[in-house]
Amino acid sequence: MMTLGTTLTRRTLASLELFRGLLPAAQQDVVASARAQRFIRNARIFNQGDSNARAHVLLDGSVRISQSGSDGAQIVMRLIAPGEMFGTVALFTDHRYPADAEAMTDTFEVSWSGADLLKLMQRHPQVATNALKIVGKRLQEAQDRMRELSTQRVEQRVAHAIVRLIRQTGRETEDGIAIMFPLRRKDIADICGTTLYSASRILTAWEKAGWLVTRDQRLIVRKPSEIRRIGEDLRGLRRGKGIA
Amino acid sequence: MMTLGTTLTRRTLASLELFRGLLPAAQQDVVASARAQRFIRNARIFNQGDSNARAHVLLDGSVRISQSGSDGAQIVMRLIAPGEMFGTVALFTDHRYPADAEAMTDTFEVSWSGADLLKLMQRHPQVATNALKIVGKRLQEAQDRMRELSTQRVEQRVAHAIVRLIRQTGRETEDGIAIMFPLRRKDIADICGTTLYSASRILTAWEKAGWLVTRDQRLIVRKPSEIRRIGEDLRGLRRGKGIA
DNA sequence: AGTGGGATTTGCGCTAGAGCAAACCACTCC
DNA sequence: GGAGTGGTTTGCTCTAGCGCAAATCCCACT
Repeated sequence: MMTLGTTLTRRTLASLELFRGLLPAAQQDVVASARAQRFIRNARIFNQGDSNARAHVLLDGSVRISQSGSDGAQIVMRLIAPGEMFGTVALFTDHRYPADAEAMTDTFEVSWSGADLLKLMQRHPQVATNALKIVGKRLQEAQDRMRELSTQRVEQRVAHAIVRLIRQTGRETEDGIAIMFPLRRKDIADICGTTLYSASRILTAWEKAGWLVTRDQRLIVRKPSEIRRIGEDLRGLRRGKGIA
Repeated sequence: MMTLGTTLTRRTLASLELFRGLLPAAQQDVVASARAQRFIRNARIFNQGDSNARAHVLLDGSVRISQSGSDGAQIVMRLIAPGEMFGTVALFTDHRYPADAEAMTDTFEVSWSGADLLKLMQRHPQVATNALKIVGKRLQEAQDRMRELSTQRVEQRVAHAIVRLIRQTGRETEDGIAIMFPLRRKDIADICGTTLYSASRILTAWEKAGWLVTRDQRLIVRKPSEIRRIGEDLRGLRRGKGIA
């Protein structure tokens, strides 16, 4: 536990999606009940099945939310960028986290207990509607991914995943749009429901085509338009090549 | 438009997941801003992309929520049973429905405008937390299905879909648990992200094994335990048959 | 420079399951 | 009865992509 005064000011608070549009008094209220924590790279923030779920907001770093089945098969539900909330779904059901959260880099987060967040929402309805907006958006995204998983082929799914990551954290640099998460091939695979091998094959093909590069575990997209095209098109680079 | 007095009493209202736990005054408030509507079988309640989304609650019948891509590939996001809310996700984003809603049988529903629901939530925070609970549960379910889609094979997914439908609307009868939605093979296929052909093959195999029957488009499960086993097991009836 | 461990690439064989075509079945409407 | 319609079953072919194994690369550490 550390003092929040210096790190979570009311000003930074207002920039978090969950607490947007709050009056100063409410902001004070929110800060008062928060708890801050640091995690180093690769540390678990919480585990699938843990009870007493809290509401988390990431202030710095990046977090991977993943589920893994009994057979070891893993799937990445979502990557969390600074400012986003995570782990909140459980608060309204059985208070057990439905997934693992792991720090992909050194991270800094704040969290609220379920009871505190509930009280906050009762006192400040704006927090509740913010939360609804966020969860609703995530549900839509999940549904989009479900549709992709059941109708599209691997290549298109990888393309869509990249487009989505760009939208989430894309940053313009001199040689392309950089995705700020450190991504291993396995991460990509687990995001779009395929294997390490397929993901590797596809990404190296795209690297050879000059559409992107991986530098220091970051993906840098040089030809976003090509990637986007693959996502929409029926056939991609590896096969066909001509629309026929 | 019809009068609600006779159909949507404050009493039935309290049984709807969205309006659980409200005080009488609040209930009055809710009923006042509702609009009721009937739809016949196969009619569209709303279409993907329609704006001015409303919040819907189904009172009677069953509704299929589905998305279809430009290529015609369709996927069923969810089937709605009486008492459940639907179409609400859009209310907190761009007010456009992200999916189609179609009446699978003759239906009767009530709905609220986005603005009205927002006002209700401001006045009665309970409505907002109810909504969060519901959307949260749906998100969890969507995530489960995503994991299934990316890690499990078709047979297991079909089994899980049936288990889920039983949980949602299963009704004990003398010769098994009946699922109350009228389900064509295509529906099953679109629910678990496979083709009509595969779904048909699997279901007839199970029928031949005596695990279930289809009568009048309703699925009646006679051996739920077997179905559940398939969902967990690695190999099913059609292949192997021995655990080896 | 040497060594060990994680990540990545790539060749290859194999199968789950998509997808087409054709038959079949149950109903309804002339 | 016959034709039409919508759903279902089933045989057959073909391929996307899984999954193993082996090679390679890239570090960090000694």
